[in-house]
Amino acid sequence: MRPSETPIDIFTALEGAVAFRLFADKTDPTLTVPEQIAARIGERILDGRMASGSRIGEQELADEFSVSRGPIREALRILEREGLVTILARRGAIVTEPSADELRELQEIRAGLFEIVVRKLVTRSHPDLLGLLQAGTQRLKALASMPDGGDAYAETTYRLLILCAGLAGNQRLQRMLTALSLQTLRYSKLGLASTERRMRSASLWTQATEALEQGDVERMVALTRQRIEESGEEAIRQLQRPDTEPSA
Amino acid sequence: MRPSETPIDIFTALEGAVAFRLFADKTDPTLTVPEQIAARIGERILDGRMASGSRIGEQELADEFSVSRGPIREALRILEREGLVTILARRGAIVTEPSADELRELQEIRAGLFEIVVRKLVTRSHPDLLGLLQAGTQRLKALASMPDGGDAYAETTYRLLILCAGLAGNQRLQRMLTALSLQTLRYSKLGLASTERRMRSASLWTQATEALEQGDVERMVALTRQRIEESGEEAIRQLQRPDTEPSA
DNA sequence: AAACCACATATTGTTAACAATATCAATATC
DNA sequence: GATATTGATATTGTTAACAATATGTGGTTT
Repeated sequence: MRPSETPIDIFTALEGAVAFRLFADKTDPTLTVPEQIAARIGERILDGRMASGSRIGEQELADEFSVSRGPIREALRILEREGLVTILARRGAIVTEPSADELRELQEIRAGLFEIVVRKLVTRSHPDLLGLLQAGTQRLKALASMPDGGDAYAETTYRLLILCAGLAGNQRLQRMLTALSLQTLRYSKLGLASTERRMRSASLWTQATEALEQGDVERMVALTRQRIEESGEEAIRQLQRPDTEPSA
Repeated sequence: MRPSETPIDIFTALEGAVAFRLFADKTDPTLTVPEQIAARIGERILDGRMASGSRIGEQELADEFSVSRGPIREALRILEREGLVTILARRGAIVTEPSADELRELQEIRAGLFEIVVRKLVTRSHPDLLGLLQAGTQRLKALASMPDGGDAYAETTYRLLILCAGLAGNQRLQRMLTALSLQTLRYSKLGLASTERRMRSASLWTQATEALEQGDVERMVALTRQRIEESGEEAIRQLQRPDTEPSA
């Protein structure tokens, strides 16, 4: 949540469960009560315990977390800002369930924002960048061939993306990409469910890393864009198959 | 606020005072009470009645709007999401006052997002687009030469930008650009305070429109990016002159 | 004089009751 | 049989009091 305040090892940050916010400690005492509650609800949404489109009652959550409805409302507002929850006036909150069109919109923006990141990365050439990308792609390659590695693979690409965004040195850009990627994460897991798609994705990551080593900005931009577009379209295809539900 | 629900004439939308949200009706009964209050507070921030960095007391606003602190807190959360207000945990809300670095971050993102818009506009070629740009640039040219036309000019570029974003057909992108541009509006007024800068800006708008007519995407992208960068840097220069304050 | 501490004050955070609104089932109407 | 209407129920929206926290002032110590 406060990436600049708590220095972390970006390489070890590639591992572990995906939190509501990357690097966020749910029990961090500096977090307010609504923030902690939002983090815990957010993780249920991300790991599928709360299904897309399901209704969220304020009283129910208030009882569970042993607080009154006030802090729950604030937590829901936080989650709304992150895009994980949709609040309808006087009709309560539901777990956000973007349509295929909305997912396309999200991917379009994500691709555009990450292009800014890539161009900045090449210009700034942070000393950790190449090492991070090499460690990341290596890990991705390992996860690509594992059966049922879809979730872990998608989460690693998410982390890798955010960590790269951090090295680009625009905090607001990183926050925006984090929020947008969090919204697409549940769906990109679908798009990366097959070994073939993961191999393809890992190949594009590897090629992009090579392009960076060669200082070929345009190639890296193009490869990155293609990767995001391909996985997005595949996720949407999977989503539109009526028997498949984004459960995890 | 809900651009798709209320069809409006995009050409007449170029005029009028800048609202907290473009096209938002403060008295719209479908808006919740906190939304209406947020709109009214937001306009005070935009027109300078509430100065950057000034503290916002909950009780004071509650008394003024004749509601309790609950709805005020919700309104402040809405404004925080829009970026006009910064909420510090247990320390209240202040009118956001981005640093020069943060303004640069904002401009960088705005330029990147508007590049997506421009590329989509060229691909989609909406029938109203050219007319809108021609009407807009004509109006900008008129405002450029007027003395003290800085505020009106900046507001018109803001409107023109948002209207273009609307024609690009990505609602989320339009919302994001609206929020980001709202945050930079107070400062871009500074950067467009001189007739020279306005003439330069209007010239770049005109050239970009011509590039569109000729179907020269890359040229339009480059001109747009340059315009945003130039006015952003000028705003930051003005901001850093210690005697100047962003009051309007 | 500068730094520190205690205390009074003001402000934000939380709670529980109340009000307004939406939801849903049963009934009536076309 | 499909659509409207009514009323009971559940849920969200709002309020005012209370609790916890921050802020500022005066005095004390070094």
